[in-house]
Amino acid sequence: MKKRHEQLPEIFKALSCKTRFDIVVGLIKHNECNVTKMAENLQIPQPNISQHLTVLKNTGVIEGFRRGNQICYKVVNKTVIKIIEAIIEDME
Amino acid sequence: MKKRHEQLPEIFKALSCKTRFDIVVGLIKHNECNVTKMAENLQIPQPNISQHLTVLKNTGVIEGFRRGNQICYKVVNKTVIKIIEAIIEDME
DNA sequence: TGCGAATATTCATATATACGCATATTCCAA
DNA sequence: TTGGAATATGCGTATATATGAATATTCGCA
Repeated sequence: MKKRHEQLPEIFKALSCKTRFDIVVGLIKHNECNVTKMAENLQIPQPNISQHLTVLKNTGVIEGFRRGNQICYKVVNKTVIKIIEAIIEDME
Repeated sequence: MKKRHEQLPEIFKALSCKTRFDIVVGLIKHNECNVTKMAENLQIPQPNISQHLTVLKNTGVIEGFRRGNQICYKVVNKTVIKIIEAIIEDME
C-alpha cells in the first residue's frame, strides 16, 4: 500500500485547480453540499463541477452519498482537512 | 495586490509535482541546501532540479542566495512552511 | 586572466488536463 | 410508468508542464 506522504503530491494536484480548491473549501466550511448548489454558488456549469468532483473523488479527497433527490459531497480526507484548516484562518 | 488565499492554488500546484515536493520537504528539514547537493540527494539531473527551483522561486516558495561557490535555497513562504509542518509529522 | 565547478537556459517532445458543449443516465415523485 | 430534476459522461481543443539533452552562463580561485 502507498505510504501517506507519497500521496501528498496527488492531493496537492487536486487542490491546485482554483475551482476544485473553492469546492473543497466550501465543503469544509458548510460540511456538505449537493452538486447543483455548488454549481450555483461558484457560478460554474454543472458538468464542469461534476468533472471536478470526479477528480476529487478519485483522489480520495471527497465522498458522495445520496440524499433523496440529490447527491451530497463531503470532504473525507484527514490530511486535506488538516491542510485547509491550517490555512483557512488566514482567509477572511 | 493578490489576496493570500487566491495564491493558494498556485502554491498547491508548485507542490503537486513529486520532485518539487521532495525539494521543499528537504529544504524545510535541512533549512537550506545548494543545487548540486539536492541533485545528488534526490538522484535527479541538475538541470532538471534547476528548472524546478525556478518554478518554486517564481511562485515565491523559495529564495536563493549565494554562499561562496554555490547558491543556497531556502523556503521562505510562511504558508508553505505551515502546510508542510502540519503534515510532516505524519511522515516517518 | 583563464580554468573549472556550480548553476541556469534553451529546445523538443510527450503527456496531462481544464473547459465548453452536447448528451446520457439516474432516480424521485406524481 | 413516465416526466422532469439532478447528476454524470463523452468528446474536442487549447494550453500547460515535466523531463531529457545539449549548451550557456556565472563566478571563485589558482
